[in-house]
Amino acid sequence: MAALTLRELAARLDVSVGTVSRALSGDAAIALKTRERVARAAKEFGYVPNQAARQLVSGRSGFVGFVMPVRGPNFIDAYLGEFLTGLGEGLVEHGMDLFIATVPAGRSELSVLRHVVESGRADGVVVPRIGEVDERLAYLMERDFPFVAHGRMLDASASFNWLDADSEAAFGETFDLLYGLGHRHFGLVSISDPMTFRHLRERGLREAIARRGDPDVVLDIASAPRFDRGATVAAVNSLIHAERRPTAIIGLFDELALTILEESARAGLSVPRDLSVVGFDNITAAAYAPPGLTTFEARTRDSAREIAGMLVGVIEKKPDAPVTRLIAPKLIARSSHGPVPETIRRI
Amino acid sequence: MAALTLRELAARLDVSVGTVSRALSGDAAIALKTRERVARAAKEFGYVPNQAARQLVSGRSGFVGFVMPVRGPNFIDAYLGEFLTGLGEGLVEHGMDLFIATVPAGRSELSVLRHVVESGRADGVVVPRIGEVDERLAYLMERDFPFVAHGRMLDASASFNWLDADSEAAFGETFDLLYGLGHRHFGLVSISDPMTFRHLRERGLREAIARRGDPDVVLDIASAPRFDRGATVAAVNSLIHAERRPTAIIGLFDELALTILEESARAGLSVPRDLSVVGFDNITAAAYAPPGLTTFEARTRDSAREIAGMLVGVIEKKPDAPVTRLIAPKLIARSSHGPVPETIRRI
DNA sequence: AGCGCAATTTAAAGCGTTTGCAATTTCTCT
DNA sequence: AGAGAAATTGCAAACGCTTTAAATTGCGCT
Repeated sequence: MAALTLRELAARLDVSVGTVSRALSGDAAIALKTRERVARAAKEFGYVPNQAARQLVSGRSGFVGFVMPVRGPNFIDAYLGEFLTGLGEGLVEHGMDLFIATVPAGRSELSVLRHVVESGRADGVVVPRIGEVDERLAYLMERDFPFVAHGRMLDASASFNWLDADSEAAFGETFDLLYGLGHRHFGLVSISDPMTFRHLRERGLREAIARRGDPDVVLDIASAPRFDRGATVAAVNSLIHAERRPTAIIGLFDELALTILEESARAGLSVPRDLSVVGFDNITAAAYAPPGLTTFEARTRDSAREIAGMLVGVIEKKPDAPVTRLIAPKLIARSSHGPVPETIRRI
Repeated sequence: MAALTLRELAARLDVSVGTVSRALSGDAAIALKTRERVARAAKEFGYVPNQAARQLVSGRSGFVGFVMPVRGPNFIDAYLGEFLTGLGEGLVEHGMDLFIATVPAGRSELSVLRHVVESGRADGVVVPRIGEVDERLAYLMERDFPFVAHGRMLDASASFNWLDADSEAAFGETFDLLYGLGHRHFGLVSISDPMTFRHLRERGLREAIARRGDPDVVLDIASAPRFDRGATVAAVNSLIHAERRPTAIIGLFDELALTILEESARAGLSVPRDLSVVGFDNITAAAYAPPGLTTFEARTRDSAREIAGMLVGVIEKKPDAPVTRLIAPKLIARSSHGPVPETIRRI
């Protein structure tokens, strides 16, 4: 811990502490010659300012906070790695670092968030996965603490900074794509949790259907609690084994779509000959699961990088109008979708 | 930012700052009655200590540092999400948080690590993915800064704290499994980078072969730079299209094994009928890639949680003997391995 | 009532920076 | 050369907390 302090560095240079501090911050009040001399010495002796001290006086920590929920023991969160990578990437461009607080078992995410904010260890926070109404956002807004949300609340009038994938548009695009291939009977495997993206995606689908104005179009929705594998499988099978099976089933996100693929295979259905399947997110497994899942790239990593930039802006400038951004997902057309089956078409 | 300070809280209670500080830390020198009164007030007014100030005097930050390398734009790091989840999980049990510093383009991982350490923002660091000789570890050891490595260096005599998967044993197990199924001609798709795990896994395989003492056993190795997709595909194909093709090809890790599966399919080979394939890591896609990749679960998340505990121990007790731990990977037998092909057996 | 000792509490010194203001040095100009 | 201004640099006060050492209080006893 023999970290070099400013005082020591100043002693070696035979100038005052204040001068060194100013010199290092590039203050023009310090003669250029001195600044250079100080900079050289700092580099030579490997001086790194103590952040705690700096933070104490400046009130800024240089950290952006992120509260990480603990998932079930076997749950692998593909989103997390990608999101954090992007976040780190974006933050480092602005000289900031990332601070991750994990939610211990039995404590609420909000209480941890509150601690992060209140302890002064973060200058702003990123809030992922927004619920339809979200107490975390309510708290942050009331506290007037800088944050950017990845996702929106249901109440579109709530005014805060967010970035979100335009999944509404993507689901409309999915419908149009499949409709163009002759599909009229659609299935959707959804979740029963109150997440805004569920709402938006379902709406995107419904509105695209309405826009088309074709009375023959049918949409069956089966939902299950988000992380409940058994219920998800049951929901998928309720569609697959329905008396009249949809010719195209859409997964609200890839994990669901992959389950559709698995259960279809188990039921002896060939995708896309008998059934078209489309997902959303483009997780790694989507490329490997036969026959290759058609899905949308949500660009999580890019989004996170962008969020980092937005947040830094919010922290520094405190704009009064909220900053918001919609990211257009990109269709990744693989082989799980195709024309409506002949047999059906003939009916 | 109207965060309540200790001074203000003390004023309200009409006691001195020192008393409140002691009371909150549960110092027995403070009368129980006072301690309770202070605790109640702290809770009531929502007092949260300023960590920067606390850190400045205590010298401890409550953070464990992690340096995150930036990967290529499309590289999804399955390891990262899992590792960070486990790390966070383990740290929160000890009341510590995680601090992630990203390596900006053009800067070395070491320089960022040095910054993390020197700036006093971390009480210890976790170092993943150890190279055969690793300058990061050299620096930390010289600096005598608390750390735990996930992985080992080649030089087994280097003495530091580490946790690693016993992939050497796992690769021996793979050999025994396949040998038992009649395979004699093995292929290994490896990397050309100087990572210790490469060395260990190759050695595990070689030693298992030697242990068996069967002169008929042949091992062909094809290597490519780690993140070079094109070279990897070429390496895989050099084995698949060899004059005498191995009957079992092992991937140094799952991404490589999945490439073996893909290229085999492209070459019209049926796995496991014509070729057995085994990987290592059990990434998500391994379960989805047909016919289901046989692999080993490296238990990254558990490992990370354990590492967190080890590191906290090191930070608090500064043991003089290094703490080390080997985690036994667990075979996940799926459908990509099977008995040696009949045609071959007849030769 | 007064003394000694234990039980509490307080005062004050940092921890390593930043920064407003004062002090000093160096110029510029007459 | 000397005055005044401009350019530099130094001093010292925070920032909010922990902790050592000293001060105060309260109690049991004689």
